[in-house]
Amino acid sequence: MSQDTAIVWFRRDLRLSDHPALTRALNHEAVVCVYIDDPKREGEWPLGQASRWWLAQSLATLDQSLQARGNRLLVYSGDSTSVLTQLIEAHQARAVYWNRVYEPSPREYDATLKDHLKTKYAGDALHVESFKAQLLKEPWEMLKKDHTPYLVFTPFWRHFQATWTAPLRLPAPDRIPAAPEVEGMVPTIDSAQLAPTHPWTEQLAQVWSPGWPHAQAQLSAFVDQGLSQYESARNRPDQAGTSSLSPYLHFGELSVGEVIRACDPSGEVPDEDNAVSFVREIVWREFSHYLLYYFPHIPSQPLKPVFNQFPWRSADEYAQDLADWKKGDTGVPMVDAGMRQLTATGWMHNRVRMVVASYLTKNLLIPWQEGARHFWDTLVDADLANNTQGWQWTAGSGADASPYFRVFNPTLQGEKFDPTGAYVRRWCPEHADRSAKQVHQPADHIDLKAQRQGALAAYAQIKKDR
DNA sequence: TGAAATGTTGGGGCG
DNA sequence: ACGCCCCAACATTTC
Repeated sequence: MSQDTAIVWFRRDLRLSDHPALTRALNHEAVVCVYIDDPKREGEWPLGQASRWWLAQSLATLDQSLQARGNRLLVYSGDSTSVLTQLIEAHQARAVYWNRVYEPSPREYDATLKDHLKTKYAGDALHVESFKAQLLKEPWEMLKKDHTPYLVFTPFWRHFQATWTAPLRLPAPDRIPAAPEVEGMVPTIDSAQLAPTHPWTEQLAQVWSPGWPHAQAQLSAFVDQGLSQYESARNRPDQAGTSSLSPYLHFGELSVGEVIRACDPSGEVPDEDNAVSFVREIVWREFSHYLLYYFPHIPSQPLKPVFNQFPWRSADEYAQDLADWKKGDTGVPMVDAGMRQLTATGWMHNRVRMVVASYLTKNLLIPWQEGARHFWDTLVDADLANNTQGWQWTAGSGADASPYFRVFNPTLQGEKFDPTGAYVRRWCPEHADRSAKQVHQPADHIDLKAQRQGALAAYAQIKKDR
């Protein structure tokens, strides 16, 4: 008689704690753990270079953790449906479990796959079930009284505060019984083969330690050392005031439930100011995923249709400015520092993300989609929902977006949030000798005032069309 | 999770 | 002593 085997399909939940699909699978006699590299499932948004580097490291770490528990991670490359079907057949599996994702393309794929499996293995032959693990609240649990989705953050946040309590954290299992190896189902690739070939990703290893155990360590370090000053330090790119959890959250090396619970072990929404301020940021992440769920076109199209009429410059016209922006060679210190931090580390402080995004879209009049695509390829925390939300917010085209006339002045932003100039000097050696008073002044050929007037004039055009 | 323009107030210099 | 002006400093409005 064959063993009662369950398959756990890992996707963006590369952890062993607080993992509903894995926990459910442990009710079976044996567990097959699988990851499938399948760019087609990602549609228009296959992983960028930095994400790919992170993923390769993280999968290798997950495999080690599984091996320490008597199991292993099988990594395949190819069509998800056919890999899973072959595994089901080979193991005569009784169940397939996975944790849900909310991006349009994989979500559509998963729905089709689920139907396909339920049809193919009708009756009780195969149990297929997906779980909530990526978000604190399902999008369909967070509707207004009229049953339409929220478009403004503050009411969404109030609803969240009023209705959320943390479920208990699911512990990481000590042992995960393996199924016997099956002929002909050899993993097609080693996780290392997922790593990108771009040489610049090599330096990422000097800054980041991907993987579930490091995620746990980073969370503890932040809660112990960073959280109590979060509110005052979080806007300071010259200090280590942020949590640095975003890449771990993207790949699910941490569950967001674990994060919020670590801030307040009672499981309630915290009431201490710094913790509230941090949890609010976590709920912004929630809101971003929520918006993408209800408005799947927003990675490429503005949420507010009037922005389709916006008079962006043409690609020919802005090509050089875009290249300079990517390189961190605009002549605006705060912008250049941010873009170079991005290239060097695969990450940029959020305050600076807003500054460089405002500069690209408003001062340079380059479409926000160009910036979003570049971030997608270079950020280790590249996340379709968060990235889309961030860019549309800055451009003024998104939900609850910054009003169109809100043009950041990179000099003033620098003086406010990098008062000594330490951040600029760190990333821009050419400014090393400039005083705190001078360090944020742009190069002579840049006229911030005129650029601002240009942005206001451009926005005025679509305002009159409304 | 803005910046700049414009308005108001109040202290000090000075005739 | 008083009114006038100047201009920071702060508040409000506008983009």
